[in-house]
Amino acid sequence: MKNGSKNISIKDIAQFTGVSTSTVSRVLNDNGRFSDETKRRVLDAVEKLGYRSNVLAKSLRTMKTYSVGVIVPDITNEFFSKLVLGIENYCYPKGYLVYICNTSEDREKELESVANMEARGVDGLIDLGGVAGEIAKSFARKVPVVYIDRRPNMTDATVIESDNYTGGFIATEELISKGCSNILLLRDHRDLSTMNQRVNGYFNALNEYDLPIDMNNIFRVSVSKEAAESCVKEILESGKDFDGIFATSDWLAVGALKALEVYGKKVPDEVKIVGFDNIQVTEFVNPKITTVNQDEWTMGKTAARLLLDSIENNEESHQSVQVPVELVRRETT
Amino acid sequence: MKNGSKNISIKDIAQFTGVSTSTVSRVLNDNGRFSDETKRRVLDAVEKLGYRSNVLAKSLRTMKTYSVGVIVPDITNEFFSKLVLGIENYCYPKGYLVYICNTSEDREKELESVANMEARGVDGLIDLGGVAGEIAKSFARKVPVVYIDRRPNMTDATVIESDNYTGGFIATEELISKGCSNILLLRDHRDLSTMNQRVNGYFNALNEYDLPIDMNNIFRVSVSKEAAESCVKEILESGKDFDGIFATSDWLAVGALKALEVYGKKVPDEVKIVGFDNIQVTEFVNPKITTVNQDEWTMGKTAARLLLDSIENNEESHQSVQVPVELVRRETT
DNA sequence: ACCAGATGAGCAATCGATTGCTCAAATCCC
DNA sequence: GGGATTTGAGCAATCGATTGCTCATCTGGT
Repeated sequence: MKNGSKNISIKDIAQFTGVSTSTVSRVLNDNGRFSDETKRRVLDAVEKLGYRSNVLAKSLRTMKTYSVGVIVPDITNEFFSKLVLGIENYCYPKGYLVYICNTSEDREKELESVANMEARGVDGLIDLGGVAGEIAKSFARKVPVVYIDRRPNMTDATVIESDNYTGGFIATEELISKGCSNILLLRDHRDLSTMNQRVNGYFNALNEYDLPIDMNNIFRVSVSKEAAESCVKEILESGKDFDGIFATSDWLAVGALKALEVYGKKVPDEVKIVGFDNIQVTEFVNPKITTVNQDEWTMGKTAARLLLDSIENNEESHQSVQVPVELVRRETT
Repeated sequence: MKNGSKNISIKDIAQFTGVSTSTVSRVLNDNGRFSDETKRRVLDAVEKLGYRSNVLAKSLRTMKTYSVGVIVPDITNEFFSKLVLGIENYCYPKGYLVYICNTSEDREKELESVANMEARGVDGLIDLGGVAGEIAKSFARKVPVVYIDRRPNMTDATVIESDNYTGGFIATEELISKGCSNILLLRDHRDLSTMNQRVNGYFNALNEYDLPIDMNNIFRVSVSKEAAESCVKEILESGKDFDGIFATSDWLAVGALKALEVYGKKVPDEVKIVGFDNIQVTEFVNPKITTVNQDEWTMGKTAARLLLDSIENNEESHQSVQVPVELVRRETT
């Protein structure tokens, strides 16, 4: 607040209009009794003096800040940035502003950020891909929380996630329908709820189509194309037989594709691949990757909607919403 | 604020300790005089009662919120999300939290967001790629503003931008050094400062290497690979002769590449291309695109540093910082 | 003309923390 | 020992808005 000129407060409006601050406040909030004449004069003064309500003062009094905090592991990850967009797009028109904390998957910072935002009086929190959703446990939290993407290990939480199970199912089904009978699965090495759900879909699809389930077909790697590439290279060198790969994340698919290319395996002729996420590069690699699209924008919007509902109705619903996914057929199947 | 249990305030600490709120406040801020004994007892009480300062109240009194607002056209654009990361990474450790408003290039929302954030008492604002930097003009703004990427049309502003001139120069130089003598330039149709600077670099490189400048070699399109693709197709159909393209944005390069592929022009043998931005897909198209890397993270950090300096020293410096760029050689040159 | 109820508006407390000012007690200096 | 200075701590105003309560005036019904 530079610009020496003191801000205009309701006191100024009151003085200018010749009424009390209470009346000004009541007119401004259309709450309480006042004559049309008074109203007009107050609003005139507001206009004339260029009054803008001091949100801080209002918040202090009402204990409501019209702001929500978003904890995001990595804002530069397009998955998360689309979620953030969805959240912001829902919150802004409703008068809520969005705080961002980027935690870089750092548990310390995650918890600290939550404390920080709570101290600032956010009305609610949205946790994207929280490492373990420990937020609720470690803190005597005072505000509603909605989790996106990763289910915290607790029962009573509001969670928005993709329909990962169906995603895993249709991905596998696509491979099967294109003739694959020996399908490898590449997954994150961590035991994330999302991954587990996708893997379940994979199992059930195999089952449904009378294909054997072989735990040796499941490979856990860290999520990076390099890890996937070297993993698939090893598999190729081992002489293991396979004709399809379900990569539970597109980066894994990209790495797998690279390995296959290096070893001269034709995609999709000899090996077919389905990824997950529908990240941008899937459309630019050659061949373009068939994948399962997640509707992050809708997920973000939904999370925000549930959070604001919970804030405004002051109730804890603890729903669990699954946002539909969609198979995007491209050139690897 | 659900959870009926009233929050602990300094008043509670005061009561518990048997001192006044003033003393508590002074101990907490290590500001003023008090005995070691008092200090110990106050801190004990703070610990025991689990007191957390109410940031709202503090802000109301001190007129400082330790928050900054960021206006971003499109958070899902990797260029912007990296800037945001840089900003957050600098602000967080300094105790500042970051508000995000996504404007979708909508001027209305841009101005409204600024007003909104100012009303919430942000200590400063960072405007990313502001459509025209009208913020300063239209509002009697009260807080310092730093612009990133696009120079507002006013002289006294703090601006962080890439060294676009040098970028344009080295991009063109790369093409020339690889034997091109007839270099097309694809640029955004709008008159953005960034584009103009890159074009100037292009001109000067041509000049430096004694190549003619031909205004007919400059093509203005809207920034999308589709627009670039159809533009380059038209050029190819017209029979125009050229052996190099400097695309002032990678998406334009991607589109150009596509058009050349469709028309059977070999890249880099017959035509060489250099893009700008170093977006992710440049590494995944075939051939991989040579481009000019912008260091968004540094730009974001720098912007945040300048903003916080300006906030804390309560001075307006109005610097203009150019962040170095770097040529990334890949397969299109 | 009188009383009940409706209407318009102000007083003052409150949200939680900060800070200028005051004042008593402790310490110091000569 | 007496005046000057330092030290420790509290009072009360303030930041800007909200809101329960009070009160005077007005309206209407009989």
